[in-house]
Amino acid sequence: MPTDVFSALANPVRRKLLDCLRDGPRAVNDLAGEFELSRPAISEHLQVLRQARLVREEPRGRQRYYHLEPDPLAEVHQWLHPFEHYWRARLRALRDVLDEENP
Amino acid sequence: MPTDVFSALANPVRRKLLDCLRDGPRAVNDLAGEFELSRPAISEHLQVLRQARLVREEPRGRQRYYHLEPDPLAEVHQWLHPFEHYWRARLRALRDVLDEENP
DNA sequence: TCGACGCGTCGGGGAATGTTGACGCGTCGG
DNA sequence: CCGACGCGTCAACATTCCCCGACGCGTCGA
Repeated sequence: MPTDVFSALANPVRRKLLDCLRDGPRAVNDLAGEFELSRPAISEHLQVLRQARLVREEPRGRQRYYHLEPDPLAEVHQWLHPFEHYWRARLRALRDVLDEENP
Repeated sequence: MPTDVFSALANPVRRKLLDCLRDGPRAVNDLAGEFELSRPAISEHLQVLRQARLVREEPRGRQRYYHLEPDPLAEVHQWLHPFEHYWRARLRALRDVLDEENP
């Protein structure tokens, strides 16, 4: 039942939802206002994020505030780490070439 | 036509393919041996990775060697960065609690 | 030259995903 | 107490994804 983090991040709407939640918890209708999508669509995207434990819900009266819960992102970072050295070397090489052409 | 990096990473087979290519280029049949999947399936996963510019192909006789091309992973790292500080703070807090209980 | 090999791609079937309108439930304000 | 509001969930449909067997093309070895 718990969705894996990588699949949760595969959708641009869900990534933007996480971005929106970085500045603090927000309610569903509020979040839906940021997209050209129906509220049910947003609600179901939030459910996917909840299954991936990337957000937590806090009922507040008749609205439901969603909080960012970024811990599972560490798994992505961990998977990414062995590759990091590799692409950094390539970017450094590119920078060196640019430096050489524009001293 | 170019697939975005996040979607390419959403599939565990494709992530494992990238892991396999970390130690150097490999041919398709060789890679397929690591999975319980038909060769066409692997071939199509490699096509997705190619569209995301995460691998490059080098024909060598009748085989085709695939090379890791990790640059686009920087985009993932970049997206992840604003969240990093957040989850690090939480992990630090967890460590502090553990330190306190086991001095 | 000819069969075997390595590979990409196509067609098809089954599963999963994305989106919406409709409905129902709990909550707030009057 | 009752209508309006915020929300989750369901049925339904379209789209996309995942996988395989089959086919075709280029390449190598005999």
